[in-house]
Amino acid sequence: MRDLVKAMKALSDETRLRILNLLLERECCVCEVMQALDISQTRASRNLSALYDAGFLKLRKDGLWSLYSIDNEEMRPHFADLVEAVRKELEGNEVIALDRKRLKKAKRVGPGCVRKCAK
Amino acid sequence: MRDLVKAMKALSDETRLRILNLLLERECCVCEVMQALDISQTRASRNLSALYDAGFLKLRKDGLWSLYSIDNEEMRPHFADLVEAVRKELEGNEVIALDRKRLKKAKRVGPGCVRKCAK
DNA sequence: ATAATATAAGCGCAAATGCGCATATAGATG
DNA sequence: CATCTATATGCGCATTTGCGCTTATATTAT
Repeated sequence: MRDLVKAMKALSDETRLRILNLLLERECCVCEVMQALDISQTRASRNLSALYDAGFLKLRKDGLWSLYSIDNEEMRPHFADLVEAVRKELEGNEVIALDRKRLKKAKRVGPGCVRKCAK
Repeated sequence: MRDLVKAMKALSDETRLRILNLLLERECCVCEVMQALDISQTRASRNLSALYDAGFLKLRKDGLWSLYSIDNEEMRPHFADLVEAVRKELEGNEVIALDRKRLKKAKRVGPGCVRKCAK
């Protein structure tokens, strides 16, 4: 029960639903999530961690990069059902579509670059 | 999106998941929920309202009683998928089983009786 | 080793949430 | 009408949540 509540909490936030949407498209590193959603590094990292802790994601390290993706292999079956319901419900949403669009242009360069460009 | 977040929030609380479980069994009034979960009137009423506002429940009035039940007819299809996933995930849980057991003994008498009995 | 870089984590604060207490409301009953 | 009775709601408070700012950690490059 505790796990289910945690899972539902993880899914009850717009930022995290948008992140989940990106990961339904493909594996992403933190900086790609930042770029696609146009949010801060802290925010991207924290919310990815929340989804990870809840059991929806798996993590793979590649050098400096943390690559998150949906953990289809290890995820509890009913959690996968939740993800699927969310995916269907978000279909056609304009914010979600824009996020995916920006993900296509996102590059695996970290927040450092973003910081510099802003200056 | 806003509606989905609201729905997920409604499902991300133990009390509300327990209430949902009762309603999967049958229609209940507020006082039956109080008895089955052994919680206060305020808590039962508030959490039922939250599930109602999120679009999971329907409300029928019968005299003094507010009878809540799962709104299978009007509920958005993907919300029903969420409910189904929750139901499956809670299967076999001991708290949930106990709640159902106590629901069987619950009677449609209001909080007034409970208050008196406690004295 | 030093520097650069991607990510995680501590701290603090503003906002949201959960709920008890008291009270309001609305329907039932005498 | 007055009075119960079941439920809803305003208020206040303790707890939780989200996130920005800063700093720590870990890996790579020079």
